[in-house]
Amino acid sequence: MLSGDIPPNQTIYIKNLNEKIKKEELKRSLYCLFSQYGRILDIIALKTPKLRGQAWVCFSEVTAASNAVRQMQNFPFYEKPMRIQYAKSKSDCIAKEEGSFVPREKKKKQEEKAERKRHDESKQSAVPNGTHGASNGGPTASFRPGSNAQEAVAPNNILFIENLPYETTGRMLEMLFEQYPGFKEVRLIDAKPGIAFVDFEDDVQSSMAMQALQGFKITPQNPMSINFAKK
DNA sequence: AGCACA
Repeated sequence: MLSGDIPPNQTIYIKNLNEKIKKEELKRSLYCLFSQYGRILDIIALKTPKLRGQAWVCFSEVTAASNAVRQMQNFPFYEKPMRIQYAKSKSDCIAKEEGSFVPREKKKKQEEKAERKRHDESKQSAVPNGTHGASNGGPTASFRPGSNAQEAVAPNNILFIENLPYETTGRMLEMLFEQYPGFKEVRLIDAKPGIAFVDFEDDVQSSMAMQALQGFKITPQNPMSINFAKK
């Protein structure tokens, strides 16, 4: 029960973040780190006394959030292990996508009950958890099965590059990757053209480079596919 | 420790 009994949510709640990191940098780094699990809709981070050291990352799919909670649990990020849970409530950006967003005023916690009662009088009967109710013709989320179905590999300071054109040289890859902090070296595999390993000092830095260069085309036919190397 | 949407 370590992570509590919070039900799955598209948004993850992260705490124990390094409070010295500036908000904008923190968001950028979180984006780099977590976009490997799926499309990120929004990241919320506030530096108020009550909310510093915490952040919310909103994904377009619950499965992405689930993978992130598991894979990145205790990941050392700016020298502090991240503590990750599902968020306790639905993010505004998600509600907006579903068309169920109601701007909050001075509402308290009974908002849901009160609202539900009111709506139920004019609509149909109670939906147990209000999971789906948006029948207002709003844009429906389009599911893309398989687009994120890739096996999630645990973060690693070594990147595994695939789909390189055969003529790729080590020097070419160096020029691409050495611009990112923490770069150490490129290793081409003579016996296996088309793939390479790139070493970084740590997994945060490798994540940054991965995010930045994901899909980079050395030739138009060869968007590079970057993943963490398997241990 | 701390669950928001500047």
